[in-house]
Amino acid sequence: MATKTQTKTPRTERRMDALSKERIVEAAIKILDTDGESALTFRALAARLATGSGAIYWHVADKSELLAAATDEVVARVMTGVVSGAEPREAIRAIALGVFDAIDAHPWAGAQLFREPWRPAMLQILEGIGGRLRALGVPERAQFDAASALVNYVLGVAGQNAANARLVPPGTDRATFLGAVAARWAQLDPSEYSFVRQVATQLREHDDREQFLAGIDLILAGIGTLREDAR
Amino acid sequence: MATKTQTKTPRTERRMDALSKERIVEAAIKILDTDGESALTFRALAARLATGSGAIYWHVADKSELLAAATDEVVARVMTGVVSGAEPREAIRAIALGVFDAIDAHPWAGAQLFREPWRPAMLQILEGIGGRLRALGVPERAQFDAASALVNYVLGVAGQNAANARLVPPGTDRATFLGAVAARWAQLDPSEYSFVRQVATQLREHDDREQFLAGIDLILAGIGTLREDAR
DNA sequence: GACATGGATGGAACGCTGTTCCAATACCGC
DNA sequence: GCGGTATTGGAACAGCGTTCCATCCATGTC
Repeated sequence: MATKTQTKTPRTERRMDALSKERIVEAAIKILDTDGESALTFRALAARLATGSGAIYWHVADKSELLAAATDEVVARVMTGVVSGAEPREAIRAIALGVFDAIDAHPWAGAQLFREPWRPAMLQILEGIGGRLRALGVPERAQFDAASALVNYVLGVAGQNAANARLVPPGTDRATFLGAVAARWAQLDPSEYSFVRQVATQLREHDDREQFLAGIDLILAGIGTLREDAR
Repeated sequence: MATKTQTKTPRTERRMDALSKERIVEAAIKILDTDGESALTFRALAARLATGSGAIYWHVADKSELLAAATDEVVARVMTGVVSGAEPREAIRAIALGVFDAIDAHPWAGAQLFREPWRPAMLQILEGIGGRLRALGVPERAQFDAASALVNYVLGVAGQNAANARLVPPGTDRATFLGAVAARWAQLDPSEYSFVRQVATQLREHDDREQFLAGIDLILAGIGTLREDAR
């Protein structure tokens, strides 16, 4: 319940192995990355940090905050690396790809992006994309809708990736997984699911990353049509 | 572990109050709608059905399947109501709005849409949108990407709505919630989050449903640019 | 009409979780 | 040194999904 009270900045380090929110989040990210979302328990975390579960609560309010902080961390790493001088269109693609790759590397973060819309992770993505839309010359009235469309698309793909990662057994690779999904789709009733069946044949050889980028370009093309008829 | 073995179709009903997957899913939906996602426990479900938690497992494999089945149910209700003869563009808007409204009414389903991509809920949405894209004359090579973009956008908004519903305290209305988010956004550092701050002022009076539709139109406009340069 | 069979039921029990609580410890200003 | 506060570690608690199993009862057979 009681959270860190931050009295005075201690001039000397407490201990070499002192707990801190940073160290806890770092350990959590490692557990999440290596053993998956379900492996992150306060007991496992306490064991890795060689402490008791109660001690963690001095630095972190609850598990929800821990997951949110871990997500903020991996997203922030990506957003700081985005080039700032680039052409707006390219910058948006770079931001989107950065988030995509971050979720690809840390699938557990995908589901967490949906959390509170005032968390740094979400804010940085929205600001990064929205700022570039402004630079692109999108009419001010349309900027909010356009940014919302891009962000929601990115979130959708992120959530999808997170879900897929949860589905793929740790050993198998993604080609096998896609093959399994394609096989299921191919078995559907042709009269009811003709489009899904058609797409199933393309599913095996498609590249997630390229398709994601194609979606971004599609939305950017749609945004491009706004410039002329400034309605 | 053992699931229903479906020996012979019983010619007479077992009992008036016999358990069945349909009745269980129906009860689960009611609990989810009235008391939220966290209120759905096997104990609460058993109490509502006047049985024991063990009996439910005869009809439903586990909680994950129960949630998926409940989601399939609410999505199916929406998809069957979509007009079939309409102009493709309008049909896509109708499907998207149907899903949006369904998630608005049953926010818990939003997060569930990300589950296995071979569940009826996802398949029906993909087929409904993809089929209309074909009718729209989108080049076959681009149909998969275009459908993926639209579906992922819908999923993103759905997930966002689900998250927001989890955040809003049961009593308050959405205007109050939006106001609270806007207030937080307005307090951000202007040099770092100028776009988010600008958008915060529009957040209060914006309409989620309209903005969602604007996003759909944006993507459709982008898809429209594909027709000419059939590359 | 009695009987055996097996699908269906309900509730106790298990292992695990997030979280709380609290005695014990480590540290710092004096 | 000492006293008090910040921090720690682990036991305890309530609640969860799930499993297990003794019991029930509708049905087909004789």
